[in-house]
Amino acid sequence: MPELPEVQTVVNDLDAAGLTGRRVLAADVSWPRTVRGMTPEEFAAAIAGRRFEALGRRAKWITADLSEDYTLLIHLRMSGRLHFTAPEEPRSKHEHVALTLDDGRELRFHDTRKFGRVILTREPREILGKLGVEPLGADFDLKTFEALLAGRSRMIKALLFDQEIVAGLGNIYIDEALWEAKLHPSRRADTLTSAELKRLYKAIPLVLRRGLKNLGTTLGTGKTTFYSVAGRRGGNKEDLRVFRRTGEACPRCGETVVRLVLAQRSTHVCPRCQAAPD
DNA sequence: GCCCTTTCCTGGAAGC
DNA sequence: TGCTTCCAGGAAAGGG
Repeated sequence: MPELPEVQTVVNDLDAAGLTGRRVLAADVSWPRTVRGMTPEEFAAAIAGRRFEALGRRAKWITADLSEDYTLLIHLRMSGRLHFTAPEEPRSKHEHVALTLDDGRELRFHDTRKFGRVILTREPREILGKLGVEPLGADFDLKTFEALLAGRSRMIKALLFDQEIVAGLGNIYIDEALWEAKLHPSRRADTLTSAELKRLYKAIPLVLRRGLKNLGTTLGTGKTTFYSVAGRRGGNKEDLRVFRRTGEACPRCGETVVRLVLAQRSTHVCPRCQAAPD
């Protein structure tokens, strides 16, 4: 499941592969819902001739500034992947968008579960403008973080999922950050003490930077796990403390890690380090 | 306004 | 072993 570290890894890899500066000659869309907001024909007509000018990331969106004020926004959601191929390479049934580039390669969007989105727009702020603070950005300070959570009665795990509050977190890094901060995920945000908020504020960038350094988290070997460009696996799985470690010993205290379901998501906690609320 | 549920999809695990 | 059922997951839409 690509979250902030995985998406940033893909952006870095696309850049290293020389996507910036390339021009799109043609596009083919085989699953229309992927290019939300346009028909496949409109998408192909609008992107043809556009040049990739800059690559970036906002929350879990890959952002590509194109020529003539277009922006290409790519969200990998659960299972999206990007890779370069030769045009004659047969198209897999999960490759829903193919961009023919002016250097003889194709950039293909592969998405087993079809939740991903490839959006071409001249108004990226309609999508990116409502996103919350970047947890690795300069704007993420303790006062901002406290203000974002102040007066919220929802459980902290559900709030951290909300992309309009802190942008880029998902199930893996939320569980890891809450473990680092020794907070139970079902704690209501407005019950956190200032010391607890400070621990969480420090834990979020810590686990994201660790994930980024390891080039993301790849779980298992299936068609739905994370792979970066050129099929490279991320190495962060070995560095996870509790996520998908049900039944194993907590690396801090030795208690057995348990799995529960909160906010409709599997959740992993150390019952000793992360005391449940009453 | 806030919060919870449902929907979108398919592969793969679990159950029989 | 082989078939069927169910679950995972992010975000947006819908409902209370």
